[in-house]
Amino acid sequence: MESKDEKIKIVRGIPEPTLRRLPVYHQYLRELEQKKVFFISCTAIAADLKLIPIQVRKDIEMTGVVGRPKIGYSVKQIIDGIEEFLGWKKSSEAFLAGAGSLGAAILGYQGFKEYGLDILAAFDNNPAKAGTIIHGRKVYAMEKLPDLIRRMKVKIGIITVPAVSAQKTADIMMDAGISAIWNFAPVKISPFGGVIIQNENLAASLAVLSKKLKVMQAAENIRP
Amino acid sequence: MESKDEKIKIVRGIPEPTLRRLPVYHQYLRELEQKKVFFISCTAIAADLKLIPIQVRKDIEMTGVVGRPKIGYSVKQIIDGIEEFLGWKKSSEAFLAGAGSLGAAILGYQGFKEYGLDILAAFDNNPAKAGTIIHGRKVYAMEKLPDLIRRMKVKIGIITVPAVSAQKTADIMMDAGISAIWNFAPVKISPFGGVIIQNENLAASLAVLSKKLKVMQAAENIRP
DNA sequence: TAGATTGTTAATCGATTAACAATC
DNA sequence: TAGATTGTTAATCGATTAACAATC
Repeated sequence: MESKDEKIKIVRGIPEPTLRRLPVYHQYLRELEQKKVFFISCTAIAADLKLIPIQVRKDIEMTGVVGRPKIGYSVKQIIDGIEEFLGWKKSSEAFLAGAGSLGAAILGYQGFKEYGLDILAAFDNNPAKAGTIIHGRKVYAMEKLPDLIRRMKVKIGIITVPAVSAQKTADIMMDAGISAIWNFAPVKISPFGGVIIQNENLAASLAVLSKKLKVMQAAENIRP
Repeated sequence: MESKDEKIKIVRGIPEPTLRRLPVYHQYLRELEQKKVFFISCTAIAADLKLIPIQVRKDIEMTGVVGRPKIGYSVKQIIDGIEEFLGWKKSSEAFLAGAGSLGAAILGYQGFKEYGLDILAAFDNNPAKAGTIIHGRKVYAMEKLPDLIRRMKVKIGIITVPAVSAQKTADIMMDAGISAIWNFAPVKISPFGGVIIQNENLAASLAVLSKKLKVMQAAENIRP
């Protein structure tokens, strides 16, 4: 009973903004480690990353890592703590659907593997692409996707197909037993059966950027 | 004085989550328009997009579009309102630095143009790439970047270079007068002179996805 | 010891959600 | 008219920030 309650607390208790900052700390601390810095205070981290100390302290607290007053935190302990907390230590296998330019870019993105994502292979509707190799991963015909998901018990699907076929591809993945989908197609995907969907909406990011730019330019015109 | 206060209100007043949802409404309403649906209630929008009515109403309110009780909102008015509000009507010109696979993917991403982003050309450090054409855009040597930013008064820079050269590239852009940078390199960029930086952190998104997956799997083990 | 830094409890702030009057 | 739907004001909720005691 204890552990169940604890799990529920964990599910509800992690603010998504914290989750998004953890990889930033991780990357920064890895650099620090290479420079032979072994202890650091949240004040120093905050200064370097343009955050505030208390936020850094709260974020580190979420991972369960504790520091020592006056001394600070062990750099290695935070790095390990983040990796453990985010589940990077045991990597998850993934299939990628859609070997177009975006798919190729993701296959070529160095570092996903150390973040616990292991993209095994790619799938494409274009028969001409089947059998080719992109960034070291084999490309299969899309028809083989459901069978391979079942046989290899792959849990993560990455969607980089065009918008029109995104939902259909997701349906195939979910039918075959995928647990989580990382969707780069510019349409929202409807999940079923408790599948986790992470929509990577570039249009949304662009909207934020261009609105900020417009507001800034408008402000400059008022007070030049 | 009135207008200045208004601007300040606008700057502070737009929740970023709202900004990110607007393109989702836009895309959905465009589809609706093609199906000859001309009026819609926030309840119907919410049902289709798996949101709640009041949130949709609040978001639409931000754009300044008003509806009519019992009738709902004019689909065309919301579409136009969002485009106007986000500044998509007058597009901004951009340069892209780093013509690798991610850069090529972004150059090939259809639809940025209708979101008000017009990528004019790409730049790359690799001399072999200079002079080539990717998705209809010419690739120039990186040395030409600052001069062309100045001459063409380009305001947006897109960074898809490797992590190690990201800050250097950003510095060149900012020196030359860029106002906003959309950064896809997996390192945070330090801005200066009020330049707007939008970091597109794929590792952060992956962290959210994989943590949710891990928590879900843990929960399944507890209550199978 | 003195002072810096953590851990923890409380206050603030902003986004989300609820409630309800206005209105077509 | 009656009822659905908007617009607006108030309540809630969660993340951020502040305050301060504990401690190395």
